[in-house]
Amino acid sequence: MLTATCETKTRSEGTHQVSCGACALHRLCLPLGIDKEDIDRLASIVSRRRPPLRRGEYLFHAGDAFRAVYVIRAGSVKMVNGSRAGDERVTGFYLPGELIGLDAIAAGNHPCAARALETTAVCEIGYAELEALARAIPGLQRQLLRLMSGEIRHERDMMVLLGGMPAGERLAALLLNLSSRFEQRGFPARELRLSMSRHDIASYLGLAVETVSRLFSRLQSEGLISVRRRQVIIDDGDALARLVAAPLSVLNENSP
Amino acid sequence: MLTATCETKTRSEGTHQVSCGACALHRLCLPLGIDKEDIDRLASIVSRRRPPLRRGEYLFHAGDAFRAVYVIRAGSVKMVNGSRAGDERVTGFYLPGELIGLDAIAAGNHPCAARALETTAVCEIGYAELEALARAIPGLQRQLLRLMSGEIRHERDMMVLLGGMPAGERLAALLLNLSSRFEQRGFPARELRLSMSRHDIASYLGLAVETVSRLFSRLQSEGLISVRRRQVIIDDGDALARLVAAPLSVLNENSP
DNA sequence: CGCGATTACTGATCCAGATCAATATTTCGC
DNA sequence: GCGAAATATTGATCTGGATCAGTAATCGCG
Repeated sequence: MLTATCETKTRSEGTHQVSCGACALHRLCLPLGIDKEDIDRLASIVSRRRPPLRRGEYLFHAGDAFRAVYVIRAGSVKMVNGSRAGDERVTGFYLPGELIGLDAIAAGNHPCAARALETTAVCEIGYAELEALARAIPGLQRQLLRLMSGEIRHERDMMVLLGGMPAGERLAALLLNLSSRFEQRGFPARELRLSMSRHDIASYLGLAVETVSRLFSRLQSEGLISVRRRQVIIDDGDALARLVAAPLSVLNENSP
Repeated sequence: MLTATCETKTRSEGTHQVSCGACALHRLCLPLGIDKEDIDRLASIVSRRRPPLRRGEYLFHAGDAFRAVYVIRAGSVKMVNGSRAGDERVTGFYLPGELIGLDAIAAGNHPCAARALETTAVCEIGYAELEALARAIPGLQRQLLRLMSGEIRHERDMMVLLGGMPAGERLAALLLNLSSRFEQRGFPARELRLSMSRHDIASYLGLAVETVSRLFSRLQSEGLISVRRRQVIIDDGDALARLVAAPLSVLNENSP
């Protein structure tokens, strides 16, 4: 599942470096908005991590010193917050082309662990080198800032979702979000093969596993989706979207 | 309340520009880690917005085109998500020295409005100029990335708080967070003068106003804090902190 | 300084979703 | 291919916090 698409054949001169320009994901990733020759400079600081992670393996642990950021090349990972087990909380799911580790810049260590949801390959980019190169390549700096800004915006949307929306809308929002991200990556938008368990989804949405199960059943019985285990087909995306655009009743301005 | 601290006397050559180097907030703000002469270059792209905002006024509205970022110089603002009234949700409170607007880079417009909680002065920094200068001044680029990374980390912590922690811990976490930020700014750590209403707090924490009121009362009756309207005194910070460090009972690993 | 409008507190009820419990279904190790 | 563990679904209760309702303190403005 989610086995992508970015196994480029082109390699630059025999090292384990890849040409980012030839990568199928370059439109989603750091190279966006950078011209040919500069992409090669970027590629020179990117290294494929040799063995792909297997399901359940950690890319890094919470608390690990921050050295590099990673781009998912194939597969998917979850970010897990909560130093000691038990209070483990999933804070995000990441798909091919997405950059992780940026939240570690400020403190110098990773606040969350990254754990593979399936067989997953990543590109590793030393942060010191990336920062230096961003200074030299304006387009890279811009794209880096854009990606971080997008991450802030996304986290904020999640805050609003978790802080105020009922359970059904949370799940609908997740499904729509995954759907559009799948589509960007060339996967069918309405046929999702989820790589995460109900448990992960529940943790991410701040719900109990049972509630998530019930919601899948309810959305199915209402004809919005068809569910078979981790295979989800979106039958009525508009209805899902209407669910999310929560029509709150009264409009009461609260002064300053 | 919160009338800060950064009314510098030094002005550079008669314009409305300020010397960031002389600003009391420079240790919290963009100039951190930049040397003297470069700080002047930064100051040259910073403009004080002439009239301070009065309580309730907007610095920018949701949807406004993104042109500049802002640093709170004195006072405080709330970020408000939710295009049309009624579903208004507070997503953050910002104090002197804090930078807002970075969430607008990706989309090119502001996802949230910024509204003054009291009389508030800001510095305005054109983003195009900031981006260009960040390329020229490595320390500025680094600090900008650090600030954004910190914002991501903070939003993520809020996600975890809103997604899983009970009401009491949410309020405790907010009080402790405000306390430490007040302290960084030279205000007493255990005597908070809140500039936001109960309504704002409730919205931010994803709770009902009544619940917030009750929690203030409860925490007071338990001897952790003393409350008189918006004046909060932290009597037992350790106990508050113990509340937040939610001791979840069982530790059940969930595989991948 | 007095009266209406916010803003804050408190009590009574109700409900969405957690928790407890039991049963399928799938996956994986051997 | 079989049995055990992990994962998913469904049902029955229980509860934290929302909602409804009413009062009190404070603010703002004539």
